[in-house]
Amino acid sequence: MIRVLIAEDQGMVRGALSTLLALEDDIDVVAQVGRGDEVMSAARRAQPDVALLDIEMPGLDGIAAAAALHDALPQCTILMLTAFGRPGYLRRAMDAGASGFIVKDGPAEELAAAIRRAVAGERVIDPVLAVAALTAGPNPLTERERDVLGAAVDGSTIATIAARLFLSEGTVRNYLSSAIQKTGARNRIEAVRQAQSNGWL
Amino acid sequence: MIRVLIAEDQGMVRGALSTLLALEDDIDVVAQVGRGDEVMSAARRAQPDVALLDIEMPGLDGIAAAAALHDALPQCTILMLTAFGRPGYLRRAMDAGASGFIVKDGPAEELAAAIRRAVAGERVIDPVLAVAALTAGPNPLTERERDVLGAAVDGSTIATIAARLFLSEGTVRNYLSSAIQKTGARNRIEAVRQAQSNGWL
DNA sequence: AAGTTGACGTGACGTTTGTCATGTCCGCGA
DNA sequence: TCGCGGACATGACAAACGTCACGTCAACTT
Repeated sequence: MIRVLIAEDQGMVRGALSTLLALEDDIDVVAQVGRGDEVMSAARRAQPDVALLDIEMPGLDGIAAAAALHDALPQCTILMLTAFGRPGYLRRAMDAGASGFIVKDGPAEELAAAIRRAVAGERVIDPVLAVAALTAGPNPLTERERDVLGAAVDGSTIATIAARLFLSEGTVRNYLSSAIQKTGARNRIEAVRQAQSNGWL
Repeated sequence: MIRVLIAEDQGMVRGALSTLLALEDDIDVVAQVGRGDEVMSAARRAQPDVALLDIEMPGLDGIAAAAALHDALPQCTILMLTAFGRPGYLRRAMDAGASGFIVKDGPAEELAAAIRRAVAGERVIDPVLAVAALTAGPNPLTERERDVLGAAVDGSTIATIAARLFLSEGTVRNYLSSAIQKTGARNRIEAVRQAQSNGWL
């Protein structure tokens, strides 16, 4: 019996996935959570063999939850299941200790199969996503550029960003400018969209 | 037996929802599609009693699909099931002929119940969303303001937008400005985010 | 020891935005 | 027929933005 924990914020999807998995003879859904910051306590209680983690979650994102989980319960296999196959997500998830990365776009039957392959020690990665991650290359943005870009997503003005990050306006302008250059964008808005769709954040 | 059509682009979610519904004794999933523009032909073939439509779909969005469906098969009850409860979506969905509007955040058991209530002739709307739609009020943007804002979502410059819409740059600036005013935003980026999160687009 | 790289900063420059006043044209209800 | 509101336009102006040249400093190579 494979003991599975499901972390997914949309209740209807979470419930549907868990009944789907519960129909499998060799799979037992032992825990369900709807927030990233509930993963750890639930995992400690339920002792799952596999943790199925969504990335977009309130509280704590799935990648951070994966890192914490891998640290505290290394014997627990981690499988990321997410809506968007951002190349950057894949790399960060693997760095966080995930054994697999599958996207919600695929057929439903693939889910149980992926879980079985993951517990068997295999690394299961969507092939389309794998080549995308390789062709896109690593994250070109420095930490500060990510900080500044991340603070610009909500449409804040440079002065606001500078105040929030305790930087001078000139420095913020420079980081924004170099981020725009690196992403090949023509302004901050395009740069933010590029960075988000690649999973650099 | 309630005959149900499911339209949802993420294959894993679609499959999970359909097995979830297939477990109900009185529900029969007679069609599944992953694109908005496949809804019509599938509905004509399967003759469902209820169409469960996601809004975010490739090809044709769920609201447009609902309108077409309501026009061609008026006896088919339409239920919107979507990730984001934008107040504007709700209004447009009801205008398009939907009988219900539920969000994926809710518990999974609610889905079958909503379908039964919808076929019984009831209008089923998430109560939280209903008050949100009422407090938010109707879409304050004029058609042109929506056009211009919609052309600005990808970070295009004013000159680009003007060229795309065959307007002068000054006009585009004016519409953008009034849209910013109406949304209470401080620049176009905030205005776009406001408009999107309200479902005005 | 010299060179490179990245974090951080300044000042200046031209361009793009957002706002405002003002105007024309058209359609529609009183 | 008058007035009103919406679409569309222009010109002007201040603020914000994106770029560039230039600089310091610490860390890490070679």
